[in-house]
Amino acid sequence: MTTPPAPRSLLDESRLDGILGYAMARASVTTTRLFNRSVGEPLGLRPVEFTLLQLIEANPDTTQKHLCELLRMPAPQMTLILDRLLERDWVRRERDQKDRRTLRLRLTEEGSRLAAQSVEALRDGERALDKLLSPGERTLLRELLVKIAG
Amino acid sequence: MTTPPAPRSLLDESRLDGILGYAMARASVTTTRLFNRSVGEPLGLRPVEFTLLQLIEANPDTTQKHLCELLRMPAPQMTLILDRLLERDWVRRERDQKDRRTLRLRLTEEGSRLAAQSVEALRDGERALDKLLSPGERTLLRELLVKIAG
DNA sequence: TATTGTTATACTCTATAACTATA
DNA sequence: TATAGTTATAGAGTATAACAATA
Repeated sequence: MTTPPAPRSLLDESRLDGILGYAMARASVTTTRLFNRSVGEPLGLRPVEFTLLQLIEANPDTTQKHLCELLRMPAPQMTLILDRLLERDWVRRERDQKDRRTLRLRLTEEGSRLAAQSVEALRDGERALDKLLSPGERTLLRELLVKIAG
Repeated sequence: MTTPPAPRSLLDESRLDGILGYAMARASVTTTRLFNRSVGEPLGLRPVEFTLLQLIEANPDTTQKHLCELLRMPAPQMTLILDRLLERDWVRRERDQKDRRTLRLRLTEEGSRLAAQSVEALRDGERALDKLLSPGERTLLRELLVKIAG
């Protein structure tokens, strides 16, 4: 005798059981909320701004094109987001001297500090997931997500 | 002697390695693209419209409030989405006779057909993931996502 | 001609406040 | 006074076309 799984809500979601995109969308509500509480609201950063700070910090002199490709983001959007980061003096854009079409990106000192502070805050915030996942489950989840990421 | 993992891109993402929200965001690019190709573009459905069709089909006479709670969506957004589904004659809204504040939702016959057709199309579309995940991995991934979904 | 990036624009998504009607 | 839902509105996210500068 097996008992049916306890429903997570009053509504029957079983038609969507096999749909991975639905499970992803439901789960990302949780990770988005954790981001907003630990980084978004206290530090005034949006998810994509946070991500760009980390990527530019780890990849000094990268170009907007490379970032667009990695994040699958259209170039005009990247321009606008970087405009905001420049305005707040967290990022510098400099022309490449050999190919004057490309712009190379670096964090300012303040941007660098914010990158470190925000990633630390998010690591702290995501510790709330320890109540839901064991360390092994969390590692496994990350590995499975990496497998399906483009 | 171990070899370092092959980079997925030319950019170093290691600062974001421990961040589950980042892995979620990257992976959802893939599932979103699969949705758009198999359901969004051919059937003219947005993700949330697809989801509502499935949930209303499985839960006839449910209310907007219940759907908002499950999907953690503000009520005004639900109103607008349902307006579009009503306009296309896929959903009916009827006043509850006992509590005339609440509206009870049902699919029309055409809505019901579309719900079945679209969920089948998405199951087909998500078979592309079989190249990236084994059946066991896929089941595991879904279970781990359900654990962190609010 | 092709590439990097910008400007302009439009459409969708999300969140909030103020409102109507029922209870 | 509280609840279900709507209207109005604004801000953020996303996509595309047309453009400028450089190669």
